[in-house]
Amino acid sequence: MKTSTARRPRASSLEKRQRILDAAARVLARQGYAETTLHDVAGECGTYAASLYYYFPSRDDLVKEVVLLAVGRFGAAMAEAVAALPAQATAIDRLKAAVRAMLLLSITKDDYAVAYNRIFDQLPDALNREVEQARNAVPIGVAELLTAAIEAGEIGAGTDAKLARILIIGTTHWMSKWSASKDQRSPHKIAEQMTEMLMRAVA
Amino acid sequence: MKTSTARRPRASSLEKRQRILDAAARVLARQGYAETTLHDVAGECGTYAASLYYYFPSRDDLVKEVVLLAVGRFGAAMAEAVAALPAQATAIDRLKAAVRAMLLLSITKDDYAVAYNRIFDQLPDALNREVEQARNAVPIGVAELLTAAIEAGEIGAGTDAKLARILIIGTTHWMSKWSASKDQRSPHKIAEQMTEMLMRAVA
DNA sequence: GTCTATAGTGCGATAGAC
DNA sequence: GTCTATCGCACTATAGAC
Repeated sequence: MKTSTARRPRASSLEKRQRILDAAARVLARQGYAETTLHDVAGECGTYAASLYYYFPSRDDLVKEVVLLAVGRFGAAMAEAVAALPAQATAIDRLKAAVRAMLLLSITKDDYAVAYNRIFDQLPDALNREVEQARNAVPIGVAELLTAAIEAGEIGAGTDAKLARILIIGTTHWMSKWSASKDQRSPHKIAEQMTEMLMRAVA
Repeated sequence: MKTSTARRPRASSLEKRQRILDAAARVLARQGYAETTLHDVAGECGTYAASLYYYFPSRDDLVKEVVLLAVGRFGAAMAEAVAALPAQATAIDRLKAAVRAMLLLSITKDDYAVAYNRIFDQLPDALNREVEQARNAVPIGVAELLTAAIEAGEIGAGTDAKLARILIIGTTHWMSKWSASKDQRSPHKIAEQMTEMLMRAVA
């Protein structure tokens, strides 16, 4: 097998595939799952609905990939934020960093994050099960960080981990529905302030 | 005009209309907006899709009424909770009572509340605008209670009303996605605990 | 790889008998 | 008021020319 054809492994094809995914994330974030047609997505990236089938076997496969990428982004953002902490960081420091990172994704209105927050509970069951798996595979999650902080005694045992998680995740999801563009504060400042409130709630 | 025909003003017809609404709320809560067909709703209350058109002019009119009823329930629950307070209640007491009432609706998995929380951001624009109006017409809202508490100096001026509202509403919405049935605590106990956390966050 | 045409399908909505 | 039959439409998906 000659390598010359593989030297630049269909780079433009992969690029176009990525452009389709980006367009889909944008349209899904804007219109939701039900109201998003392949025609809309195609229009968003200057091609035709039928052409999408060259890159994705079905509409739901395209949607699935957008959602999985979103889960990956959330996971990566949290993992990076936690990894960037000094070694002596406390369990609460770690939780806080992860929460701030999650919030920031939603506040900056990352298309994948907003799309995920909007459509994740509208997906057909089959698709949802796959997403669930991906979410469980995330390297580090709010649930673990919370229980770690509780076990370390840094959070009062009176705080219920399940409820605290609902508080944090619910706020993150809701955040992406709110238009931060009307606010004069920077996304970082908003994320910081909200993180402070959340930590006060669970402390 | 004779009153005999109006004595019992098509009671059974109104009852059936209500049964349809209840069925729609149940199916919408379970399946979301996109996945809910008139066939499903009809099946849920033992009739036929076409028969629904005798009671509602269109699918979206049926959905709209479910959503408006949900908004009304949230509003009424909050208003009642606040009205039940003694006259000397503080602004924070009032906020707390309203929040607890909202949470309780979501935790008990009231079909209308769950349906609303699940579908409100999937609705066609036209429908959403009507819902927005209804939400603004609610007698008492979290936003007002929050600003009242801040103006009364009962909540530190450092707390941002907008962010606090996102925290509270987001948590309420998310709560209804969580299955409280797996929890041994009573809904009241859960609502109380979550309210405490929320108040700690904004305090 | 792209684009046109069209097959296939599911659902909202209506007609009309009863 | 109910139920059957069906229309019309929008959208997913495929066929096939280029």
